[in-house]
Amino acid sequence: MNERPKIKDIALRLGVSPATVSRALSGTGLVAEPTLSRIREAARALNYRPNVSARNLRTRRSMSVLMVVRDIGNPFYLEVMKGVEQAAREAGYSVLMGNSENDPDREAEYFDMLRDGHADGMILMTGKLPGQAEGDDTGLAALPVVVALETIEGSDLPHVQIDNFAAARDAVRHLIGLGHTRIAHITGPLPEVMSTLRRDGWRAALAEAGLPVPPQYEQRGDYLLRTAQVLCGSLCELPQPPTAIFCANDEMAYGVVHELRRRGLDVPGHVSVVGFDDIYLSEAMFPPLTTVSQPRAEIGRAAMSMLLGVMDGDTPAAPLVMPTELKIRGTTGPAPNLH
Amino acid sequence: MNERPKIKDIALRLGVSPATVSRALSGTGLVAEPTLSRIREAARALNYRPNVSARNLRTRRSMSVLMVVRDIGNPFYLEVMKGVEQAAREAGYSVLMGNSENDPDREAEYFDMLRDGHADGMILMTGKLPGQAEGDDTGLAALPVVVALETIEGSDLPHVQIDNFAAARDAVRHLIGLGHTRIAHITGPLPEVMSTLRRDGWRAALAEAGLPVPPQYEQRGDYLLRTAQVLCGSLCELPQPPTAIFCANDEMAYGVVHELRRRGLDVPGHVSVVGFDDIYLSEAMFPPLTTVSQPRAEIGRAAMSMLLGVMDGDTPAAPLVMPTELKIRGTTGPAPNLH
DNA sequence: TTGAAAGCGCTACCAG
DNA sequence: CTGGTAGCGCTTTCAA
Repeated sequence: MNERPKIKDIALRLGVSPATVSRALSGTGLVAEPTLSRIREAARALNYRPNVSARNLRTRRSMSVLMVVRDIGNPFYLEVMKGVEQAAREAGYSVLMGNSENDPDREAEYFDMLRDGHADGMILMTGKLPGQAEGDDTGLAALPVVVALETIEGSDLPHVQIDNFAAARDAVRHLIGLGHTRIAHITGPLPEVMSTLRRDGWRAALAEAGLPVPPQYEQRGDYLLRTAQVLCGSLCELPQPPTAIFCANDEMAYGVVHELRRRGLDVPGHVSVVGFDDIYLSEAMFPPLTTVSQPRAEIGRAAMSMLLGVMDGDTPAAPLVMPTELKIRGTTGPAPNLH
Repeated sequence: MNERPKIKDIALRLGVSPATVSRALSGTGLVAEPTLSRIREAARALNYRPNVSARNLRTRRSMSVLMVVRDIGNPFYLEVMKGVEQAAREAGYSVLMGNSENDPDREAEYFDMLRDGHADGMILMTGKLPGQAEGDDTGLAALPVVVALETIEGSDLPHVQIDNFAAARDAVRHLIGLGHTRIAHITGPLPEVMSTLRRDGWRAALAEAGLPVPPQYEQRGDYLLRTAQVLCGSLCELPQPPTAIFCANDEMAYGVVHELRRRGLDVPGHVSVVGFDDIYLSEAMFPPLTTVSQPRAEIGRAAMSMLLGVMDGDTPAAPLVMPTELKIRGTTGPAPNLH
């Protein structure tokens, strides 16, 4: 009575076999009605809970998935994690948290966890693959892994993401539409794919509008606020400072706005600023940040759905591209008169 | 060669017993040196990885812990999660993510996961306990659970947190020190313990300074930005509007600053604002937010350490109170001359 | 529709 | 120090 009941206990108590109890409780397998209810009732009465380890060992599945991000301290992932967690729960999966910290060894460890049976599948939000240099992709592609948000070069793992190029291009088009002709860009950490795509989108928009792309207008950032502040400073001290700055993420946009203010420049009066990601409270900034919004929760959910498919051995999932939206808020305005 | 090797395979290959292999690989148990290296080498050669489910079943531990938060979308938890994850990793544990969404049923589910052997212990960051009304605490206290950040009334579960009362009081003292005499407070969702403590800290500071505590100066919030904006509006329209507003969290402080600005009031020229939590990018606000900073990552690490102790059956851990720090930044300044 | 029995892969006990 | 061996608790054939 005090010990944890096992399936055998309830079988004994009811005079049926463990097999029947198992079938009744797991819902699978036909069990006659009278027996079924009796078993269910007894299980409830004894407060029976199946032992997951035993079940996992037998079924060779853990019913959990691994979600690996580059930096768990980055609020950017919050909504995505929320989406993943939600979809996982609905499908009966638990979510294991992985934090790669951009460390290849750590990433390799997480792959090992997959092989160990720690998790049945993995959602990767890091830009790299361990041992990728060895062209080991075929081996990896066989694992139930879905890539979200990031792009992994030279890999054809199923993935769900946004069109970073188009989103960046559209953001810059918005600035051009406001009459800006001097539009600078603070990139993410090049040569990462995501940063490159956003940068190329900026370039493309300028090019199609016949605007020059002076090299000094492309400042190489790293997604961090402080760096962006410094780079913004350099931009301001150019002989022809930009009237608009497009940042590869919101955090850098915050830094830029801060720095501009510090220099007594008005946003958007003197300089317009556009971010990317629409992180938590971006709209609560003052002025609210104009930025590219990604459907993060949906991306998380979609990634999890895709992973469920992959784990079911479905045919290789087609890459999914989710729509983005340019949120035009308070940090962008008409280009100032330059003379 | 293509199949996943098991312990038996490597035992056969080397002509030793599975038991020896197990001992050699798990580090425990003495194994003679020549054998040891041979086994290790063979394991590496075969790319052997132990099956976690089997191990878990046998050892009756899952080597993972469950971390349950109220709302995984809230950036407030980020650093704490990071701390937990770090400490867990170092101790060889994985972290399972739980999101209670303030739903008692969900919370109960997570407790069940503990009993199921899904996890060996749990770090709870929700303010409630399932079935607590039934006075079931003795049963729960027996489970390896550590409460972090939150306080659970009528429970003596081990916990690590901050002194919300003192931190709030000190924040308000800071405002009083700046000459403010009309200091309002926007509370969290009362009657939750944390909100109450912060509110009481505010009251205590006013009382000890001999300042009045007009009931209209206590506005009941819910930690949300929008609500705080509205409440700030009410405050502004009082016949005697406050010259300082202490908010129970940063998000509400953002809302307040926003609303004040919208009304053409200067922060901190006309009104000073203090937040609580020091969330991500609070210092990047303009002006940077004066707020109470909690050592969130340390809290996470401490909670995990404490949990490790509890899981080891250590004597009930003493509650741990971590220090807070009032970060005096740009949203607080001398009280304006009221006449 | 139910029961018997064979493991899943590992660890830990008990002998030697 | 090493080997034999008995399970951990569950699911799932295979027969009845």
